[in-house]
Amino acid sequence: MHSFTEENYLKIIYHLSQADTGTVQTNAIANGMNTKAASVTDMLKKLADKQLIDYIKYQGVTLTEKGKATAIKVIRKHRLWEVFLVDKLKFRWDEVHDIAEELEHINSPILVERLDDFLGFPKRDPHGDPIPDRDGNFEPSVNIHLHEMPQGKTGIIIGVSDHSSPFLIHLQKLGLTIGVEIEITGITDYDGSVELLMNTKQLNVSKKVAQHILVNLQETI
Amino acid sequence: MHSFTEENYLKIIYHLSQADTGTVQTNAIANGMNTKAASVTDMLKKLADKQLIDYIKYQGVTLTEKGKATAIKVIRKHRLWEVFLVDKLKFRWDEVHDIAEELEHINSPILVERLDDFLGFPKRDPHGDPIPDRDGNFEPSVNIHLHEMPQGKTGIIIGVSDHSSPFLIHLQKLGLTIGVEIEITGITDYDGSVELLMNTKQLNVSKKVAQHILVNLQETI
DNA sequence: TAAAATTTTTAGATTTATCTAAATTTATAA
DNA sequence: TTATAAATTTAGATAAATCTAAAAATTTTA
Ligand SMILES: [Mn+2]
Ligand SMILES: [Mn+2]
Ligand SMILES: [Mn+2]
Ligand SMILES: [Mn+2]
Repeated sequence: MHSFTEENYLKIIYHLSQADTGTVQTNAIANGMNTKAASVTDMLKKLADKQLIDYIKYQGVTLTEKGKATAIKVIRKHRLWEVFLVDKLKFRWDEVHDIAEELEHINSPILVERLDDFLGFPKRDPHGDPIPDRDGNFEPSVNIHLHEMPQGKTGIIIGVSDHSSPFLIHLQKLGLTIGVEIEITGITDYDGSVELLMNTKQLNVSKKVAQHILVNLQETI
Repeated sequence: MHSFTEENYLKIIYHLSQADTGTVQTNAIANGMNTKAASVTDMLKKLADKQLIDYIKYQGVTLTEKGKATAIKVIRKHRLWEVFLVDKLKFRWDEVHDIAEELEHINSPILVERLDDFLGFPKRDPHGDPIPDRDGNFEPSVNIHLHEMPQGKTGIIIGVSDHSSPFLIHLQKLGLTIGVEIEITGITDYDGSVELLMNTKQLNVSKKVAQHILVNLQETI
């Protein structure tokens, strides 16, 4: 089996390799793991020995099939536990990540399958991210800016591309916070502002605001 | 916070100190932890430094109040997770211990309280052992031999005091295995054999058999 | 393309939890 | 009450994951 640390490295490498294609750099991993580049190099040698990554000195790494499957299994557990915490234990969406970060390392394949069943085989976690099935397959999440959303489809706010305080405070006031489900109902010709439905409430936000809200399009329910 | 290893040591020391009163010996801990006496000595120094145990060289150890409270918190989590696995995820009673051994180390006080609530504040785990409440209080379990059980009360088989193969095979045939709930319905005057109800089934076992079955008396439901 | 800046790796330590083998202390028994 | 046995501790190593500082490789810039 793999240590917690190894699993966390594989997960970070997986996420980084999704972000931009190509190899993943040592410094990016160090940043994601909150550790130093030298420590990462040590671990990369170990993961390469175990055939979990392909590693060429100074050239960065890619996950092997085995490494990728391992990373996806951990991500599956993480997201299932998040669903459990929100759906069954009544946690808020913003409280569950750190606990899931621990629960994801519990090592019992049968537990994962039973949990999945208990939760009704959810397709998405509370943040709108897809949950891989037992074979590791999942519908990729489609993250776009709010102003590019097609009308009629619903989406979940998953982040912002402007992290300034004034912007975040504005969003807070509007109620447009991470996890909120929205639907575009129209675009105003005059100023490009976006009309949307938040729960049952009708809202109008400026084009500038819409351009900085990241939305996770819901492919299916 | 305490490492998994430290928590496991505290738990073993707690259980050993319940078994027989007085101090707990190095070798007993080594045996319980599946490790060597030399390793235990190292850890005892560390736990003493942290004020979790009182330790006198060559004289064995006792838990401090702080150490005892920590051990009971771990035991509370262990038993709550076992209830979750059996009640919600449909595991059998004999499948849950090893998974709970991992889950007990998840560190989130609020998670424990939410889980307890979700499960309906159970008083006993699937093996009949008491679950400490959030303050660490619990009704001690009362383990007696089957032939000493008062009539009318129900109990759960928690062990045997004869570990020989012929005896265990005999019990297996009768269905009298660990975790099974039973109730004494009468004692036969003629040979001292015991009549009991197992689920809905009526059984008669010899006095010799009854003397070697350990039962956990259910104080409350 | 050569110098400067950045990234990555190596070298050498540290911390935690182990181990084996040897020394020490305590308990048991002749 | 000494000798023997058992339990416990110390000494010295090892493996995993980390660190800092220095060296090496790569990329960028002028
Ligand atoms: Mn998460
Ligand atoms: Mn994690
Ligand atoms: Mn258990
Ligand atoms: Mn444990």
